[in-house]
Amino acid sequence: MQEPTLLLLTALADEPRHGYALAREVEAISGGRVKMRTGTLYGALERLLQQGLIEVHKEEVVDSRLRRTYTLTAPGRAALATEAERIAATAREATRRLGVSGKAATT
Amino acid sequence: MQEPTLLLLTALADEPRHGYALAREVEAISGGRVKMRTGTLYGALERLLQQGLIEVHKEEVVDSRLRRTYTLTAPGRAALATEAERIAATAREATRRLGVSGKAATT
DNA sequence: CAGAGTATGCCAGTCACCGGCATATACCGA
DNA sequence: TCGGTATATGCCGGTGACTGGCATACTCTG
Repeated sequence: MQEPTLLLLTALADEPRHGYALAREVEAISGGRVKMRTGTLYGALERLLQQGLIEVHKEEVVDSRLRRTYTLTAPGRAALATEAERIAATAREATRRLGVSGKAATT
Repeated sequence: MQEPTLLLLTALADEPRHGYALAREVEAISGGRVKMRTGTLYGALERLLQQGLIEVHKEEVVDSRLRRTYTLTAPGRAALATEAERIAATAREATRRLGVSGKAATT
């Protein structure tokens, strides 16, 4: 699972959101670094739906346009928790090694 | 930057290593989850060399076979530090949201 | 002598992501 | 009223990292 997908799940973690709102939320979470293209966004949503990590929360018509709201499933929450733990561990190990490797640090 | 590449840099963070040793180290760091294929490994090393994130530490002949040892460059260390910080932040946010979303948690 | 371990490297294929485009409505300023 | 921006969903071609498999070659063990 890559960063955009992870951010997408994260953006869904606190409350259900629809596609466009997710794109803005992902940008906000990442501090403006990750601007999800719609291709990535809807492609990823399709994939996550098929994987059962998210599901359609509700479909409503706003201003005569469809708005499809997504939410995390239980497996989705679990997957996100696992991923978060994993990358946190990786980050810790990287930081630790960077610190340890300062061979001449003592001098 | 994806996980395999990040793990590769992490495996180089404490001391110079050659290709095969890196593959084993990555597997160790990831707790056996990530088994780097040689295609990924040498492809990534090539890429990282071109990006200037790693460099050839030394080339020695052991048992009449070439052993090329790689090490992180200063930009490589910086990039790893930045990446580690970034994914740590992402992990924190995901964990926080998963916790917050327990709507009935307060009771 | 066969097989496993060490070690480097190439190649075809897959799949997530990128960048752009199309479509459609609402709202705001010129 | 016309154009631009924001909202909102969705498709399509291309890129590039990663996968899985293969080739090569030497050493050590059974």
